[in-house]
Amino acid sequence: MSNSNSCLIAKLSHYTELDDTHEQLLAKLEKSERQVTEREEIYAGGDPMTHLFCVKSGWFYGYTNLPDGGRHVVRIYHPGDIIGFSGLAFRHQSINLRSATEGCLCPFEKKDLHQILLTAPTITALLFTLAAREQVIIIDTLRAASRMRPRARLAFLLLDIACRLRITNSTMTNRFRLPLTQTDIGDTVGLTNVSVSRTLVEMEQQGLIQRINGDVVLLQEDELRSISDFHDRHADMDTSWFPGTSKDSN
Amino acid sequence: MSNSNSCLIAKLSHYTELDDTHEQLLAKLEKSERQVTEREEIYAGGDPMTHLFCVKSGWFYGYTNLPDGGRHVVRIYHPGDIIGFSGLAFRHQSINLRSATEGCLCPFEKKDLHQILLTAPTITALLFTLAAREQVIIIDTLRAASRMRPRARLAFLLLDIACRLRITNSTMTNRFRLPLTQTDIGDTVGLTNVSVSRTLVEMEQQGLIQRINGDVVLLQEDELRSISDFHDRHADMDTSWFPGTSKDSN
DNA sequence: CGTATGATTGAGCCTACTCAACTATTGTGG
DNA sequence: CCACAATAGTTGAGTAGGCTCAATCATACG
Repeated sequence: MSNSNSCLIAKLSHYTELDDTHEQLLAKLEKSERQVTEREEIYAGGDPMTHLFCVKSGWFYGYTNLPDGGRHVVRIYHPGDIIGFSGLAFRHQSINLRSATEGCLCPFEKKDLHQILLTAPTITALLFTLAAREQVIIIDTLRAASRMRPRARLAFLLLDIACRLRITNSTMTNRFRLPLTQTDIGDTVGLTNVSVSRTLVEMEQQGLIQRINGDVVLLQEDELRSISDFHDRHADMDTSWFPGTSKDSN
Repeated sequence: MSNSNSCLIAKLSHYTELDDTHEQLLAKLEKSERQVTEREEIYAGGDPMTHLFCVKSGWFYGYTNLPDGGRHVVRIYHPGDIIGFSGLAFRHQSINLRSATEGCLCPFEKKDLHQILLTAPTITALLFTLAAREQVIIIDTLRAASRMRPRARLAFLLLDIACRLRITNSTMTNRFRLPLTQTDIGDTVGLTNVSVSRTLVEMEQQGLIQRINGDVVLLQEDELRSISDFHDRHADMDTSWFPGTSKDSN
């Protein structure tokens, strides 16, 4: 396997064998790049939905505006993620996309998936699977964000981010940078910035977490999992039904 | 096109041309049937995830139990829906499935998708698209259920159900049967049965809806759309990027 | 040093929840 | 056919948790 610097190939090869043909198909998805600055609006709901994006670097988030003026952050994206699966079905964007930090996106057209669907059923199945997993994670997130206590909501969010970062960075332990404002966090878990602040202070006093500069340290990860009923959806992946050869990996 | 009695074929042919080969592939997914009674538990979270289901008749819903003893209804399923896309990624179920009414399910194995992925890219793209749309609808639902007022939540739910029923029943107007208890409804939109009752009474007094026996009538659909910021995700489907021939239909 | 952004803390309020009683409806067995 | 039980829906009273509004503190940057 050519050890390219592609996040996408790196991420997908976690799950299934990729031969050279596969890698060439995937490399096409990353052929163009777009640099973005901190807090840049990439697209808005209602814009034509022509491209998907592969995240090369930086943090991004998808959000919608609420009728009452509020904001609802649906999903946070990290390097290696594909942005826009959910938009595949429509001609127009259903959410807005914004960068949280500076970073780099690789846009590719919907039609670039043609070739993959036609010639690479294994990758197709894998993309399908990743989309399915994303859906479950979104359900989990919104379950936490809509029906649990503030502490549990924040615990869930922190665990989710930590698990996600660990996929592409296996050296990561329990400390990571969190480049989101408390307002961003609140819009993600359905709280005001005020409640986020109060709750984080409280969690820190209880020794559940620690904050150092912009970093977060998860001190009692088991306890955090317990209070938020967190399931790591990256641990139970099933690739056994794929056509062709496949790894049975996490 | 053979006018079979398959809900699945009926639903999918709304979106793209299906030739005989396609229909045969799809018919395989409905070859076995399982009758279920009212309020029957079909599977539970943690069960092995071996089958998907196609809904032939009846109402079903997917739900999870919350740590505090509550219940969270994630998705309501109607005839023609495929249940379990989100489970494709895992070896075990992540949610529970229960029938709301008596009905009939057609279980098929994950591996039955093999043949489709290998030989029918158009159907693959279509399934992908439907999964993507489901994801957007779930996001919409949970956005409403977590961040809006009770009236807006219920307005959203009623509109969502009405739009969904209209897909397979084009004769339906603004009146439909709602075979869910107020507790079920509350667990779907994040309210207690008490709040559901109060809010429905209020909406009825304001002339927004009417209830006759177990039926609901949407009297001021525009107003309901307005207060819940409802978007009909069935109206903007994009099949233009599919490989092969395709209709550009709703 | 001054400004802007973000985080923290306090006070009061309001909405949806809890608890509880009561009514309506449905189904079942004597 | 009626009486009873079980389930579902309605209504009232009181509570509490997270929101709003507002002031203050912290940090970064020009």
